[in-house]
Amino acid sequence: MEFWKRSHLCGDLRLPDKTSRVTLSGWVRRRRDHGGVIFIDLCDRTGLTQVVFSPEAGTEAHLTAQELRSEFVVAVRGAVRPRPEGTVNPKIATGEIEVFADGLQIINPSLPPPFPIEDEEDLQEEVRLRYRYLDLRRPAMLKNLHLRHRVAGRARRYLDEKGFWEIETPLLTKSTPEGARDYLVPSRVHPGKFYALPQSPQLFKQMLMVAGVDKYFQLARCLRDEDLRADRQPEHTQIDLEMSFVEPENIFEVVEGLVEVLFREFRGVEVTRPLRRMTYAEAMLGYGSDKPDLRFGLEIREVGEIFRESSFRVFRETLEAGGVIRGLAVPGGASLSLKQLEDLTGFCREAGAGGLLWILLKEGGALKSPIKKSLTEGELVRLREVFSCGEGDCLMLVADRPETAATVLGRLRLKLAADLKLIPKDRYEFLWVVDFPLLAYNEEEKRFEAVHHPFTSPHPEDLALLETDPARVRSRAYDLVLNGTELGGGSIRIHRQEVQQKVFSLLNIGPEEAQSRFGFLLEALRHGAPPHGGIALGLDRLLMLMAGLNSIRDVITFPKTQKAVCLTTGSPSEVDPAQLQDLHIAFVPPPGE
RNA sequence: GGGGGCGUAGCUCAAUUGGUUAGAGUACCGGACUGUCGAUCCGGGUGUUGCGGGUUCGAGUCCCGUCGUCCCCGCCA
Repeated sequence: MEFWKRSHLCGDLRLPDKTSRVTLSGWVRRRRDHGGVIFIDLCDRTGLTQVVFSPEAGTEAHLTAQELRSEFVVAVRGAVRPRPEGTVNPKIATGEIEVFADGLQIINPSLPPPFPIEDEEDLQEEVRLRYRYLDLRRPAMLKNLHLRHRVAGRARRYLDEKGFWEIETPLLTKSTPEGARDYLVPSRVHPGKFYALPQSPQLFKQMLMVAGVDKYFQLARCLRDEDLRADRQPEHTQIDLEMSFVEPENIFEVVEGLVEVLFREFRGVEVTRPLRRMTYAEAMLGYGSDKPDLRFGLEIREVGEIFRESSFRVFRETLEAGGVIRGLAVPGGASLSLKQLEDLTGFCREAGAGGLLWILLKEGGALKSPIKKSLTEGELVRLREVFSCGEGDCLMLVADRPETAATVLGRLRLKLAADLKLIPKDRYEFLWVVDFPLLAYNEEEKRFEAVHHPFTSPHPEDLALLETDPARVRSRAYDLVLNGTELGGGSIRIHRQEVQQKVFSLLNIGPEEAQSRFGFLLEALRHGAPPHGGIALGLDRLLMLMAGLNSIRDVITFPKTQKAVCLTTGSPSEVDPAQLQDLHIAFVPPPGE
């Protein structure tokens, strides 16, 4: 069927257009049938226009309009005219006009939608994902897609202007276990061999630096076969970049400029530069996290020194065993109930601590605390000093191993902020976390693991420690954090083959293994690799935060569920046995089936 | 792998201590209506209470198992 070509979009028309004739097409969002006169709201991605069908304008169109239902696709012809006195709708952009229709074409009818196509609907995500094309048709979702388009485009333009080349790297690549689980693709031509889908373009972009590309970027799809979260999908998109002959400062400069432009142009927010810097050690001590949320206080303090002489056995024994006493002050927390404090204590136990010690500083100087008897006046004075707190506040202390105290208080801090509603809206607190340790010891496997990845350069000042005390070696890795979310991470890479070998050996990757897995990289490093480094920013997380959302699924067109299923298409699914045969694959059911 | 929440009409939800024929709003269907914009008015319930088993005179409700979905821990170089 020949359909009428539209002359305008549904959100376009304004009062000055009143004399013109137009053709609009779109979806019938709502029909208001008054018998003699019928109104419809006609929608497309630009907005909504009211169309009026009256026998006076076109009897046939009016007759056909009676058949219209929600989400029919139609074309409408008519005159744009100002709305009659008193019927202007100030709630919509086109509210001063309407289209007085003399022609109507039903291009495609629609089944009744399973849910109304509007933003206010509070729907189960399962339903949204099953009919994702309808969910995406909602204005708020189309807005998210539009933001994504504009941010991606602006990032491209920004990086282009900074001299970066956009370069693609393979999707079918080599499996490099260590790190996340790979998605594997069997090779038909090479029985028993597999490609891996990339977890990141890491090694390719490093080789591009060896090639002399100098400045590379890519909006790279990255795949990891790990469990999902609200901010983690099996596939996500990174703004991935790499530069040659650079120090961390050069990377910071580029990235800060990028977020500055994006937040200014799309959020109207001025980012204060340079962004705050914090070492990993400071972050863990003060916030109990390597991605501190700086939108609120509740900073963690070390108070072991105050209790050096404490009569409280738990404090004394913890300190003697090399543990720490840390805590935070909750402003106004003295009004917390015993029940709330018990719940918080339970929360800390589940997080791994022995317990939570609280001290309520009541009005009039009174104390309430399970350790009231052990507390001296001198200790209290110093606690008030350290936490700058006083009457009406509550102190919460944890005595434990340093790592445990950090993570428990870090989680407690986030919980308190959420429970007590201490997190301000529309605040964007960026920071760089720097000086990550290079290695972390894995107790279960009795070996070191790379904290960032195995290609991260050790801190130049700590090179000697590689031999003597690997655990204390800092790396030249950095994370960009926004509001407690890791937006991205990167590092200066190792560009010397012998340093790379050394790090491999610390990671328990022997020469043969290094050769078989990363031989191509080692070889590249020996062919004139320049000093280089880069970063990858999670585009989905960035958009989620820019749009004020709680899940990256809302900025991804067809996301997977927590079990990594696509409810729209039903993937993953079984395949034809012939396909498996082609790939030399046999299915072995898991035990018990 | 573990902990927690949810699962009743197309959608969002209700249903007393385990009690009779599982309701409401909305959507949908039929009718009326010439200025609505969440149109209104009249009429209509369209259901495998996720699935399987158990307890009971009787199960949406209790128990066991299972499936799905969401949040978190582990995991995510």
